[in-house]
Amino acid sequence: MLEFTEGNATARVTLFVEVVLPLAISKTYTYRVPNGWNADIAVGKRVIVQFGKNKVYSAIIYRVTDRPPELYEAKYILDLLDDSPIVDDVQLRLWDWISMYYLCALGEVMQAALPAALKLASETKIVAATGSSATDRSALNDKEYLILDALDISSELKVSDIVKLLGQKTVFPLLKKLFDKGLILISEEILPKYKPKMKVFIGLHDDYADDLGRKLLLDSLGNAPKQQDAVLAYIQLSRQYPKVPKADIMEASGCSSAIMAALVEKGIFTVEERAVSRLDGEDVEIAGDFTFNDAQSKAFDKIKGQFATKDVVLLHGVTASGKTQLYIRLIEEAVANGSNVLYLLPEIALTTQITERLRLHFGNKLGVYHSRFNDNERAEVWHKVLNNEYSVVVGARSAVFLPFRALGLVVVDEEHETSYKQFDPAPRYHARDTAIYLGHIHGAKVLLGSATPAIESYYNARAGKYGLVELKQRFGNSRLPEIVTVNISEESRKGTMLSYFSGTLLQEMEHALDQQQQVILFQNRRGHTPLLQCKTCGYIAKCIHCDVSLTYHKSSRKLHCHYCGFSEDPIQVCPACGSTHIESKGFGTERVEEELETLLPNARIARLDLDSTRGKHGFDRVLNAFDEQRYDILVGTQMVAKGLDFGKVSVIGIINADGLINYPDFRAYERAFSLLAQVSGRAGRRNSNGKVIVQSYAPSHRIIQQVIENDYEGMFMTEVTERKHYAYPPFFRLFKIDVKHKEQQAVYDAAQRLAASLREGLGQRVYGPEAPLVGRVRNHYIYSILLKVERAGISITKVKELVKVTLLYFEANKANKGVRVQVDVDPY
DNA sequence: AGCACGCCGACT
DNA sequence: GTCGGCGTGCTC
Repeated sequence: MLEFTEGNATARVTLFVEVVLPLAISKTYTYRVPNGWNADIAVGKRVIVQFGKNKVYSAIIYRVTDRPPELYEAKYILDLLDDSPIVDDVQLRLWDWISMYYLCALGEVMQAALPAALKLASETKIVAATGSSATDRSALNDKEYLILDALDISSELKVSDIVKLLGQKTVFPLLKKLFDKGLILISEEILPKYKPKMKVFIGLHDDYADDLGRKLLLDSLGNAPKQQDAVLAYIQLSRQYPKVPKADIMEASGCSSAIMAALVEKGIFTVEERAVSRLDGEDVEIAGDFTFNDAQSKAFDKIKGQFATKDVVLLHGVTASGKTQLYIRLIEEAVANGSNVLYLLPEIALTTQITERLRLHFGNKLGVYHSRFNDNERAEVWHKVLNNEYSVVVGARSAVFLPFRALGLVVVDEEHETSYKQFDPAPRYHARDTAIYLGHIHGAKVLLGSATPAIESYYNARAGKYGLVELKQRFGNSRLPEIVTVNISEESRKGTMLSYFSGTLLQEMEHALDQQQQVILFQNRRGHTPLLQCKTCGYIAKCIHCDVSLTYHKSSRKLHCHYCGFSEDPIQVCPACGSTHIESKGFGTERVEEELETLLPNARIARLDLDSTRGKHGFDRVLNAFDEQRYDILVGTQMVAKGLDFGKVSVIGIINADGLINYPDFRAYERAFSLLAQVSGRAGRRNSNGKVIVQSYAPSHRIIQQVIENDYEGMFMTEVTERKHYAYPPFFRLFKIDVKHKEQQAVYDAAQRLAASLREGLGQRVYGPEAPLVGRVRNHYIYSILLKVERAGISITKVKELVKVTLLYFEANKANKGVRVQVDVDPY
């Protein structure tokens, strides 16, 4: 370790800092510390640095050294923003891990980790140089004149303002010319965005502290009734709060701010401005007790037992078994031991309910953090976590980045939820896996909880990597809705099927509608017809890129590829044999909707799938309309499970469960099953007479029936794994690589070589590549290269190393000139 | 991520 | 002949 204390010999050393810039650059950059700043420099503090020609960023100090860089002259740090570090060593280790594991730049992790308010906004400002006179301007062209004219009116302009002013994009050369001529100054202004919310509190002067003093005071204000009212309001309110907000007094007494000011002037009221929380419900009483039932007590002891030897425990507890109470007890214990606790939830919508419940137990020691909060609020939570003011933090995905001081426990609720994975901007991290690593560096225990564990977690638990605790007994009287299985084959024989609906389902739906109740129908396919086949020669309309069948969409009257987005006009004539006998096979949500319209003409039907929810708030709009009962029936894909609880739903129909259990992708199957559990769990919780109707064909019908009879949650997966009902190797890892290139052939070559290289390291367990076209930007084609790797026995670290090595090889080999590869490795 | 430099085609 | 598009490379 280096010593940088002032006063001894080392104080004279010139320090250099490596910083992380909030950009997608893989390197760190080294800057020079100005003289005399050494004592204030520390890892995790923010500095302002110039990067490139005229850009200024706030960066995080990543490392401190006294070795000057050899190959270049380091620029100076422009400013130091923090008195104490805003991220600690543990976090930087987490950032390192994320950038390694998810193959992204450290700066991208920083972008995701820090709330925007802590990242500072840099805005280039243009001001007129002093002393530039009118005579200087005669030699200028129109544009230059325009800029200076505008600067006369408003003292400073942003670069973006000048872009608007001139109506052209490239203003930098122009500004540079003006700058060189000494007519303008380009200044970089850093504006800290985070401002704590201030509130004015009123106190009473010490002279009036006791009852006598107050009486005298009130008497003395006899000829100022309004002021008297204000003082009375203060006395009243001060019984409730130690400090009384000014606004509350004004509201209670109906006084204006002039009257308040008069009282302050007289020295009766004292004023104090304090930073207050922007978050509500800070002062809630800690209450709400409960006792465990037998099953819960056992599970609780078992979890603690498992934690003795394992860092991660999977709690597999059926719906309504009281998992939350187990979490609360565990959290209480951890807090009692002086630890921080992180409680992760997959969705913001769920935080409110759980927060209410946890607030009863932890009061204002509970923090909430998610992306719907604005910057100020997020920065505030960040600072409070940093100052260790919260014992427990409830949050969505991004909460794993908070600067915990002494993390002792992480609870990942609904750990199977796919929304824990961030997809679009890098870092493409999975919050559950990141939380496990976070727990690891903190030496904290991690509890994963779910009624329907993710396949990989379940596998890890059964393989002994995680502990496994099961909680099968339901809590109290809560029960699941009645589940009715319908054998479609049988009903077909009897002739009671009407279109895709069994007599049983139709009856239940009609009954529900009669009672002003609602219905949800689940169909795991979007579009109208998923397969068009020539009856004469067997030709199937397929995507020209992806080799998957094209789905007919009624709404667009086109055939669509659900894989890459390709679309074309529907075929009327078979391109292979010229026959006009084109057969429609299968059905999607659009078709279900269409059939319903004829079967139940009076019902109001809404559709919830990727197509009906296009647009900004499409999803919420459909769900809200359904919740407000503007529709009777909701037909949808797995999206329907993402909705909130609907009080009026009494019937849930799974139109065809075969599609779920025979699905060739194990994860899709698992997801669909979990959906069944969730949807029915919801119906049961809110509507005790709810019914779930599961339709399926004869062979799978028996399995479905059996599983449901055996308390279906989570069991299905075990059943299938053990019975080898499933024809494919069960575990896969998936690689998705975006490649930009003008020439399509080079992309295939790149994919082939990547696959070949992986195969070299992993044997024949690499399948692919498939390289469907996923989009086009100008003359760039963007492909997604998919490689499936059989999961068993391969460590993800090894796979990633290989991918990295291969990519380096690409970069080094200029035969691939122009191929840009972006990698997203999924840790499944 | 920006931004500059440099190379090509299409215009006053 | 110059303007401006895009490909490429660099930023401490």
